[in-house]
Amino acid sequence: MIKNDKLKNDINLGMLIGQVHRLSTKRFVQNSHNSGLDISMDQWIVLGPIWENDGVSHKEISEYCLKDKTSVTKIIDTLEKKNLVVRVSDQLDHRVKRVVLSNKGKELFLQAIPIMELTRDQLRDGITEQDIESLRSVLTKIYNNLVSI
Amino acid sequence: MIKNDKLKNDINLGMLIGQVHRLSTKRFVQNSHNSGLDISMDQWIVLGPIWENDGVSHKEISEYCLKDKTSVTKIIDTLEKKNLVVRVSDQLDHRVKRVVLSNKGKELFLQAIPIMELTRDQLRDGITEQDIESLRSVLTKIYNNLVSI
DNA sequence: AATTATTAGTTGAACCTTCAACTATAAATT
DNA sequence: AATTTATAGTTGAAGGTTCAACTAATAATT
Repeated sequence: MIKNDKLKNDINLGMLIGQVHRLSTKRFVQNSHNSGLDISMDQWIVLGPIWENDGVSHKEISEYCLKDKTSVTKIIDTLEKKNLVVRVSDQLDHRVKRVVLSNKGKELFLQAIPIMELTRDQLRDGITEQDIESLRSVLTKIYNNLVSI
Repeated sequence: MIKNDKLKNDINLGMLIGQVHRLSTKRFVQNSHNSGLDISMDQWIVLGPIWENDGVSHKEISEYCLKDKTSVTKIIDTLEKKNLVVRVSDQLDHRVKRVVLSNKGKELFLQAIPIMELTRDQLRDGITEQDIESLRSVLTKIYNNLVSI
């Protein structure tokens, strides 16, 4: 009944993006689990900027990870519950919370790096670097269309 | 501290896919809301195959939408709660639930089509058809890498 | 025919996302 | 200095996702 084939293609493209997103995170979690690690994709993503810049604020994490502040709050809640990070109030600006890695957090991050690399290789199997760059380029264009307004 | 630039790029690519996915669904919901419609991206996606093939089963919806059966169950729960669809047990195979659109559901779907088209145009602004086809092609390759196993 | 295995769908728990409303603090205005 | 405005982060509710465990019904084996 959908006469508009373009519309159908759009639906499919949207579903494809969603499915690739879901399957990638699922694969990462499965690979982690197979190596005895307990970490989700989003926890890994949020740990990244903390690893690179210990004491980074929620706002900075939010900008770096392209995640909503509420999501960041809740992911850090879980990370803190798992004793991987600690929140510390900024001395000068008491609104700001700085997030610091625990030793357990550092250890987990190091162990997760090869899992990430494995997952990347599985995703990219048989796909050229040009394809990846093209993917990044088009996604960036769409991203820019979406963030401006 | 991440010496491996490739790793960092992968993280960013993953975050980009996630963010494009989140922003697209968000934009669709905003556009719907601005037109007085109450429908989420996932509800729209699930309504699609029901619209095209009234009485489609959960399993078929699941395959078409590339969604987990649990997700389908819960999205149809909400659709049913909103009186947009009705579940009917299959006469021959009593395990199968067939999903049928209500008049309200048909009406909503028709009203949502232009919203989808608007959202598509916003996403694709300034992006060539070649770019979109290239995006679809690379995503399909990644998808195939992820489903096989 | 009786047992076993498979399939379709559901449930509950844990996590992530968005929204709207909220607290607390800092910055800007008057 | 006092009021207003803006910023950083939190909370609660509703929806979506995954997993594992479950029910109910069909299909396959013995």
